[in-house]
Amino acid sequence: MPELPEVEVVRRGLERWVSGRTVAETEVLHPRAVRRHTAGGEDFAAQLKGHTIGTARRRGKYLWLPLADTDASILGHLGMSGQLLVQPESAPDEKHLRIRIRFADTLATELRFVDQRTFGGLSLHENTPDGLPDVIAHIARDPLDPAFDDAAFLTALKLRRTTVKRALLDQSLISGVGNIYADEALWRSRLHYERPTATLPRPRAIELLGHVRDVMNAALDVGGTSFDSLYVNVNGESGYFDRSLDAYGREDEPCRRCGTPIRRRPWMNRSSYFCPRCQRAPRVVS
DNA sequence: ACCTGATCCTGAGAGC
DNA sequence: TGCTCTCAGGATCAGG
Repeated sequence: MPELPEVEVVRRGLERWVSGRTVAETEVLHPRAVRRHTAGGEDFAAQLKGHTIGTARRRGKYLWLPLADTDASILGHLGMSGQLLVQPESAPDEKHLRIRIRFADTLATELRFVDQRTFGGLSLHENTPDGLPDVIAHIARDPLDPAFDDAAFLTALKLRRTTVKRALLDQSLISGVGNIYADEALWRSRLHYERPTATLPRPRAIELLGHVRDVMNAALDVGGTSFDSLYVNVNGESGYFDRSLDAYGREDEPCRRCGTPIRRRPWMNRSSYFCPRCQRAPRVVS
Protein backbone atom coordinates (compact mmCIF):
# COMPACT_ATOMS: atom_id res chain seq x y z
CA MET A 1 0.00 0.00 0.00
CA PRO A 2 1.36 3.39 -0.89
CA GLU A 3 2.60 5.39 2.06
CA LEU A 4 3.75 8.99 1.97
CA PRO A 5 7.21 8.32 0.47
CA GLU A 6 5.69 6.37 -2.41
CA VAL A 7 3.13 9.11 -2.99
CA GLU A 8 5.95 11.63 -3.17
CA VAL A 9 7.65 9.49 -5.82
CA VAL A 10 4.40 9.54 -7.78
CA ARG A 11 4.19 13.33 -7.41
CA ARG A 12 7.65 13.70 -8.90
CA GLY A 13 6.66 11.43 -11.76
CA LEU A 14 3.54 13.47 -12.45
CA GLU A 15 5.53 16.67 -12.41
CA ARG A 16 7.95 15.26 -14.92
CA TRP A 17 5.54 13.55 -17.29
CA VAL A 18 2.15 15.25 -16.90
CA SER A 19 2.62 18.88 -15.76
CA GLY A 20 2.41 21.30 -18.67
CA ARG A 21 0.25 19.02 -20.82
CA THR A 22 -3.28 19.92 -21.92
CA VAL A 23 -6.19 17.56 -21.38
CA ALA A 24 -7.90 16.40 -24.55
CA GLU A 25 -10.30 13.78 -23.29
CA THR A 26 -11.16 11.99 -20.07
CA GLU A 27 -12.79 8.61 -19.77
CA VAL A 28 -14.31 7.47 -16.46
CA LEU A 29 -14.65 3.71 -16.46
CA HIS A 30 -15.84 3.18 -12.88
CA PRO A 31 -18.13 5.60 -11.01
CA ARG A 32 -16.61 4.78 -7.62
CA ALA A 33 -13.27 6.18 -8.77
CA VAL A 34 -14.84 9.66 -8.99
CA ARG A 35 -17.23 9.37 -6.04
CA ARG A 36 -15.82 12.48 -4.39
CA HIS A 37 -16.77 14.39 -7.52
CA THR A 38 -20.42 14.75 -6.63
CA ALA A 39 -21.47 16.03 -10.04
CA GLY A 40 -20.44 12.68 -11.53
CA GLY A 41 -18.04 11.24 -14.07
CA GLU A 42 -19.41 13.07 -17.13
CA ASP A 43 -19.09 16.41 -15.41
CA PHE A 44 -15.57 15.53 -14.27
CA ALA A 45 -14.56 14.79 -17.85
CA ALA A 46 -16.21 17.91 -19.23
CA GLN A 47 -14.53 20.21 -16.71
CA LEU A 48 -11.03 18.90 -17.43
CA LYS A 49 -11.24 19.20 -21.19
CA GLY A 50 -8.96 21.83 -22.69
CA HIS A 51 -7.19 22.74 -19.46
CA THR A 52 -3.45 22.61 -18.91
CA ILE A 53 -2.03 20.75 -15.92
CA GLY A 54 0.07 22.81 -13.51
CA THR A 55 2.73 21.75 -11.02
CA ALA A 56 1.91 18.54 -9.13
CA ARG A 57 1.55 19.03 -5.38
CA ARG A 58 1.18 16.82 -2.34
CA ARG A 59 0.06 16.98 1.27
CA GLY A 60 0.24 13.78 3.27
CA LYS A 61 -1.04 11.09 0.92
CA TYR A 62 -3.13 13.48 -1.15
CA LEU A 63 -1.92 14.59 -4.57
CA TRP A 64 -3.30 17.39 -6.66
CA LEU A 65 -2.84 18.88 -10.09
CA PRO A 66 -3.85 22.55 -10.41
CA LEU A 67 -5.58 23.43 -13.66
CA ALA A 68 -3.94 26.48 -15.20
CA ASP A 69 -6.16 29.55 -15.64
CA THR A 70 -8.72 28.22 -13.16
CA ASP A 71 -9.15 28.14 -9.39
CA ALA A 72 -9.58 24.39 -9.38
CA SER A 73 -7.42 21.28 -9.03
CA ILE A 74 -7.67 17.61 -9.80
CA LEU A 75 -7.38 15.90 -6.42
CA GLY A 76 -6.12 12.34 -6.20
CA HIS A 77 -5.76 9.74 -3.50
CA LEU A 78 -4.35 6.28 -4.15
CA GLY A 79 -6.18 4.62 -1.25
CA MET A 80 -5.06 1.05 -0.66
CA SER A 81 -4.25 -0.12 -4.13
CA GLY A 82 -4.31 2.87 -6.48
CA GLN A 83 -1.71 3.57 -9.15
CA LEU A 84 -1.18 6.51 -11.46
CA LEU A 85 0.49 5.33 -14.61
CA VAL A 86 1.77 7.20 -17.64
CA GLN A 87 1.41 4.63 -20.38
CA PRO A 88 1.75 4.56 -24.16
CA GLU A 89 -1.69 5.04 -25.69
CA SER A 90 -1.17 1.72 -27.43
CA ALA A 91 -0.65 -0.23 -24.20
CA PRO A 92 -3.51 -2.63 -23.40
CA ASP A 93 -5.89 -1.54 -20.65
CA GLU A 94 -5.05 -2.72 -17.16
CA LYS A 95 -7.57 -5.04 -15.55
CA HIS A 96 -8.56 -2.43 -12.99
CA LEU A 97 -8.28 0.68 -15.15
CA ARG A 98 -10.76 3.22 -13.71
CA ILE A 99 -9.94 6.56 -15.35
CA ARG A 100 -8.05 7.50 -18.52
CA ILE A 101 -6.88 11.03 -19.36
CA ARG A 102 -5.65 11.71 -22.88
CA PHE A 103 -3.61 14.76 -23.83
CA ALA A 104 -3.67 17.18 -26.74
CA ASP A 105 -0.07 16.69 -27.85
CA THR A 106 2.02 14.25 -29.85
CA LEU A 107 3.77 12.40 -27.00
CA ALA A 108 1.40 9.44 -27.47
CA THR A 109 1.20 8.74 -23.73
CA GLU A 110 -1.81 8.99 -21.43
CA LEU A 111 -2.42 9.15 -17.69
CA ARG A 112 -4.22 6.19 -16.18
CA PHE A 113 -5.72 5.70 -12.75
CA VAL A 114 -5.71 1.99 -11.93
CA ASP A 115 -7.19 0.73 -8.65
CA GLN A 116 -8.22 -2.75 -7.67
CA ARG A 117 -10.03 -2.04 -4.40
CA THR A 118 -11.32 1.42 -5.34
CA PHE A 119 -10.53 3.08 -2.02
CA GLY A 120 -8.81 5.77 -4.03
CA GLY A 121 -10.05 8.14 -6.70
CA LEU A 122 -9.86 11.45 -8.58
CA SER A 123 -12.12 14.50 -8.28
CA LEU A 124 -12.16 18.20 -9.12
CA HIS A 125 -12.39 20.89 -6.44
CA GLU A 126 -12.12 24.63 -6.00
CA ASN A 127 -8.90 25.80 -4.35
CA THR A 128 -8.72 27.64 -1.06
CA PRO A 129 -6.75 30.92 -1.02
CA ASP A 130 -3.74 28.78 -0.03
CA GLY A 131 -4.00 26.87 -3.28
CA LEU A 132 -5.28 23.75 -1.53
CA PRO A 133 -8.32 21.82 -2.82
CA ASP A 134 -11.11 22.89 -0.47
CA VAL A 135 -12.07 19.37 0.62
CA ILE A 136 -8.63 18.76 2.14
CA ALA A 137 -8.38 22.05 4.00
CA HIS A 138 -8.67 20.13 7.27
CA ILE A 139 -5.69 17.87 6.50
CA ALA A 140 -2.68 18.84 8.59
CA ARG A 141 0.73 19.33 7.03
CA ASP A 142 2.85 16.21 6.90
CA PRO A 143 6.10 15.85 8.87
CA LEU A 144 8.26 16.19 5.76
CA ASP A 145 6.69 19.58 4.96
CA PRO A 146 9.20 22.35 5.86
CA ALA A 147 6.29 24.37 7.25
CA PHE A 148 5.17 21.61 9.63
CA ASP A 149 4.82 23.22 13.08
CA ASP A 150 6.55 20.91 15.58
CA ALA A 151 5.60 22.97 18.62
CA ALA A 152 1.92 23.13 17.65
CA PHE A 153 1.88 19.37 17.08
CA LEU A 154 3.44 18.65 20.48
CA THR A 155 0.94 20.92 22.20
CA ALA A 156 -2.02 19.36 20.43
CA LEU A 157 -0.72 15.90 21.31
CA LYS A 158 -0.57 16.81 24.98
CA LEU A 159 -4.14 18.15 24.97
CA ARG A 160 -5.68 15.14 23.27
CA ARG A 161 -7.46 12.52 25.34
CA THR A 162 -6.50 9.63 23.15
CA THR A 163 -3.78 7.06 22.59
CA VAL A 164 -0.54 7.68 20.79
CA LYS A 165 -1.08 5.52 17.70
CA ARG A 166 -4.53 6.92 17.18
CA ALA A 167 -3.04 10.41 17.30
CA LEU A 168 -0.41 9.51 14.70
CA LEU A 169 -3.17 8.45 12.32
CA ASP A 170 -5.32 11.54 12.98
CA GLN A 171 -5.17 13.60 9.79
CA SER A 172 -6.05 16.81 11.58
CA LEU A 173 -2.93 16.53 13.78
CA ILE A 174 -0.36 15.13 11.35
CA SER A 175 -0.91 13.70 7.89
CA GLY A 176 0.69 11.00 5.86
CA VAL A 177 1.36 8.48 8.64
CA GLY A 178 -0.18 5.08 7.95
CA ASN A 179 -0.45 1.89 9.97
CA ILE A 180 2.97 0.62 8.89
CA TYR A 181 5.03 3.70 9.67
CA ALA A 182 3.11 4.30 12.89
CA ASP A 183 4.16 0.87 14.16
CA GLU A 184 7.72 1.40 12.97
CA ALA A 185 8.06 4.80 14.63
CA LEU A 186 6.54 3.48 17.88
CA TRP A 187 8.97 0.55 17.90
CA ARG A 188 11.92 2.88 17.42
CA SER A 189 10.58 5.08 20.22
CA ARG A 190 9.93 2.09 22.54
CA LEU A 191 6.36 3.27 22.98
CA HIS A 192 3.29 1.06 23.28
CA TYR A 193 0.53 1.95 20.82
CA GLU A 194 -2.03 2.39 23.60
CA ARG A 195 0.01 4.86 25.58
CA PRO A 196 -2.18 7.87 26.37
CA THR A 197 -0.84 10.97 24.67
CA ALA A 198 -1.50 13.05 27.78
CA THR A 199 1.06 11.03 29.80
CA LEU A 200 3.80 11.30 27.19
CA PRO A 201 6.66 13.49 28.41
CA ARG A 202 7.60 16.16 25.91
CA PRO A 203 11.06 14.71 25.21
CA ARG A 204 9.50 11.34 24.34
CA ALA A 205 7.04 13.07 22.00
CA ILE A 206 9.89 14.95 20.32
CA GLU A 207 11.76 11.69 19.90
CA LEU A 208 8.66 10.04 18.41
CA LEU A 209 8.25 12.80 15.84
CA GLY A 210 11.91 12.43 14.92
CA HIS A 211 11.47 8.70 14.36
CA VAL A 212 8.42 9.30 12.16
CA ARG A 213 10.56 11.55 9.99
CA ASP A 214 13.48 9.11 9.96
CA VAL A 215 11.32 6.19 8.81
CA MET A 216 9.76 8.25 6.04
CA ASN A 217 13.03 9.72 4.84
CA ALA A 218 14.67 6.30 4.74
CA ALA A 219 11.87 4.99 2.53
CA LEU A 220 11.99 8.09 0.36
CA ASP A 221 15.71 7.61 -0.22
CA VAL A 222 15.10 4.09 -1.47
CA GLY A 223 11.89 4.67 -3.43
CA GLY A 224 12.94 7.99 -4.80
CA THR A 225 15.88 6.58 -6.69
CA SER A 226 14.03 3.81 -8.48
CA PHE A 227 11.93 6.19 -10.55
CA ASP A 228 13.70 6.98 -13.78
CA SER A 229 11.52 6.08 -16.74
CA LEU A 230 8.36 6.98 -18.58
CA TYR A 231 6.35 5.24 -15.93
CA VAL A 232 4.65 6.72 -12.93
CA ASN A 233 4.04 3.89 -10.56
CA VAL A 234 3.30 3.12 -7.00
CA ASN A 235 2.42 -0.16 -5.46
CA GLY A 236 4.48 -0.25 -2.28
CA GLU A 237 7.27 -1.86 -4.25
CA SER A 238 10.14 0.37 -3.29
CA GLY A 239 11.94 -2.62 -1.80
CA TYR A 240 12.18 -0.75 1.47
CA PHE A 241 9.54 -2.76 3.27
CA ASP A 242 11.21 -6.11 2.70
CA ARG A 243 14.54 -5.05 4.07
CA SER A 244 13.98 -2.46 6.71
CA LEU A 245 10.84 -3.08 8.74
CA ASP A 246 11.47 -3.73 12.42
CA ALA A 247 7.94 -4.32 13.73
CA TYR A 248 5.22 -4.31 11.09
CA GLY A 249 4.41 -7.77 9.73
CA ARG A 250 6.97 -9.50 11.96
CA GLU A 251 4.67 -11.46 14.28
CA ASP A 252 6.58 -14.17 16.20
CA GLU A 253 9.89 -13.01 14.72
CA PRO A 254 12.55 -11.82 17.20
CA CYS A 255 12.72 -8.15 18.09
CA ARG A 256 15.90 -6.77 16.54
CA ARG A 257 16.77 -5.08 19.86
CA CYS A 258 16.06 -7.72 22.48
CA GLY A 259 15.09 -10.94 20.69
CA THR A 260 11.61 -11.16 22.25
CA PRO A 261 9.03 -12.37 19.69
CA ILE A 262 7.09 -9.50 18.13
CA ARG A 263 3.37 -9.63 18.90
CA ARG A 264 0.36 -8.73 16.80
CA ARG A 265 -2.80 -7.39 18.37
CA PRO A 266 -6.13 -6.50 16.75
CA TRP A 267 -6.51 -2.75 16.71
CA MET A 268 -9.17 -0.64 15.01
CA ASN A 269 -10.08 -3.38 12.54
CA ARG A 270 -6.43 -3.79 11.62
CA SER A 271 -3.29 -4.86 13.48
CA SER A 272 -0.65 -3.39 15.72
CA TYR A 273 2.78 -4.99 15.85
CA PHE A 274 5.02 -4.34 18.84
CA CYS A 275 7.70 -5.81 21.07
CA PRO A 276 6.12 -6.72 24.43
CA ARG A 277 9.42 -6.13 26.21
CA CYS A 278 10.68 -2.91 24.59
CA GLN A 279 7.21 -1.40 24.30
CA ARG A 280 5.53 -1.97 27.65
CA ALA A 281 1.77 -1.64 27.87
CA PRO A 282 0.56 1.37 29.84
CA ARG A 283 -0.56 0.56 33.37
CA VAL A 284 -4.05 1.89 32.84
CA VAL A 285 -5.60 0.75 29.59
CA SER A 286 -8.71 2.62 28.59
C1' DA B 1 -16.43 19.84 21.13
C1' DC B 2 -14.23 15.74 21.35
C1' DC B 3 -13.79 10.78 20.88
C1' DT B 4 -14.98 6.00 19.12
C1' DG B 5 -15.65 2.54 15.96
C1' DA B 6 -18.06 0.90 11.72
C1' DT B 7 -17.65 1.18 6.93
C1' DC B 8 -16.36 1.10 1.93
C1' DC B 9 -13.76 -2.92 -1.62
C1' DT B 10 -11.59 -7.11 -3.85
C1' DG B 11 -8.10 -10.58 -4.28
C1' DA B 12 -4.53 -13.34 -1.94
C1' DG B 13 -3.84 -16.97 0.92
C1' DA B 14 -5.19 -20.30 4.46
C1' DG B 15 -7.91 -24.08 5.89
C1' DC B 16 -10.73 -27.93 5.02
C1' DT C 1 -9.23 -29.20 -6.74
C1' DG C 2 -12.44 -25.98 -5.24
C1' DC C 3 -15.04 -23.87 -1.92
C1' DT C 4 -15.45 -20.61 2.07
C1' DC C 5 -13.43 -17.69 5.36
C1' DT C 6 -10.21 -14.14 6.97
C1' DC C 7 -7.39 -10.38 6.29
C1' DA C 8 -5.44 -6.02 4.46
C1' DG C 9 -6.19 -0.78 5.29
C1' DG C 10 -7.16 5.46 4.67
C1' DA C 11 -10.21 8.41 5.72
C1' DT C 12 -14.85 9.65 6.76
C1' DC C 13 -18.78 10.33 9.61
C1' DA C 14 -22.75 8.86 12.52
C1' DG C 15 -23.54 8.47 17.10
C1' DG C 16 -22.22 8.72 22.00
